[in-house]
Amino acid sequence: MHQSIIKHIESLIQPSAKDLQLFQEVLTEVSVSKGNFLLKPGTHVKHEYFVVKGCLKAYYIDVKGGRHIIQFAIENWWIGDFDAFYNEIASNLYIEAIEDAELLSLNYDQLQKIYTEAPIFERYFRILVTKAFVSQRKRILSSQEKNTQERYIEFCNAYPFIEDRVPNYDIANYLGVTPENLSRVRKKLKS
Amino acid sequence: MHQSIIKHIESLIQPSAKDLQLFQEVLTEVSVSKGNFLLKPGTHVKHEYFVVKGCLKAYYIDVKGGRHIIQFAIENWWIGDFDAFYNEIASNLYIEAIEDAELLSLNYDQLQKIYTEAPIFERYFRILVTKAFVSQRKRILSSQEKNTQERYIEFCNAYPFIEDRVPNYDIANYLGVTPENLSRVRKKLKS
DNA sequence: TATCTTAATTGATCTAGGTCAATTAAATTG
DNA sequence: CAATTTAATTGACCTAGATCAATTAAGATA
Repeated sequence: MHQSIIKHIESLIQPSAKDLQLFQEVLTEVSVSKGNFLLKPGTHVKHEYFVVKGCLKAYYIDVKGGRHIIQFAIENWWIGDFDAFYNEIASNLYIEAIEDAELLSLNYDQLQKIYTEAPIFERYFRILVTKAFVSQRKRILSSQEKNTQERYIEFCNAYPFIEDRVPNYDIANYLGVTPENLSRVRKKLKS
Repeated sequence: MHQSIIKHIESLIQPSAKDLQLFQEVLTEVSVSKGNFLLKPGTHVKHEYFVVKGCLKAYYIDVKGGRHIIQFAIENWWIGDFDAFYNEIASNLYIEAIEDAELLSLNYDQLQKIYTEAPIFERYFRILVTKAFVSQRKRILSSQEKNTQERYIEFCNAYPFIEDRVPNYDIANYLGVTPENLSRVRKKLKS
């Protein structure tokens, strides 16, 4: 049924057929078309989403009105708001489709049920979060030790698949620089 | 025996007496005195450490020779190198005691055994990593949306207990600014 | 395919924070 | 407790990247 997520799960843990069955039963199919939102701040709907097809971005607006992209996601990535999800609080994120997207959604209560009935999924999500944690740390260090040009090159190498599915101003935002500055960097790289 | 870690565990999960017993059996007591190292790059010793007493910092040296503090830790915090730990690779971190410290160490193989015999600890570490993930994200966003002064105030509010146990140049380093700049910010705040 | 809208580029400034160098103040240590 | 080492402060500059303002290019829409 959901071949891509099964493959993803099996790449990290060894679930039994029954485990997989249970997990699949709680997944719901969701579609969002380009420019539309999967999540907006204030909603108490607490889901995590697995991307079957398409491209999305998660961002939030700070008190000064600045927009900050936290994550991009394409096929076989999870996207959501960990903070809101695990602490059962209202989200403060926007999740917007950059391309028409098909997703599988998993809600908090269903996941708790899964943890009880198929505890191996506790491991699956621990591994996922650990990976996310490590890559997020790389992002912090990168912004401390590298200039814009180095960070842009690093981004393109790390996410070549994302780089040409996402507008430049979103990449600039993700890197924490202005679109003008990124444009100059790209020009210099081309010459 | 290790009252502080039991309290910490019980604040996040509900283990049985037997679970706790198993967990305690694999812990080892370690001491490091001020200025000495718990971990240095290249070592394959893969441990995570729980701080019973003292204050430590984890940092690494980048290719350009720059030092970057990743984490401070005081009583009842875990410190270590998640990346090396979970991926069973050599660490690239230094963990140095800022004050004489007493710790409990947990090694990778022992933890795998615990996960099998007392699977509730899978949840304990998932929750720990999730919390670390969320606070790390705050650090990224903070550095994008706030200037040095705002970040320093935020740091002092978030970690008042750490603020006066750690030298200023370490706080500056953690915030990703120069000690000179932090000094000026502190002067302005006093006036 | 012409029109409108949104994104990318380019130029001319401006500024937060960095760098370098000197001075003062705390810690350590013999 | 004097001598030495290490940390914090201050001053005088200097750059990477921000901001503001056009201009050009590329999609979207009708």
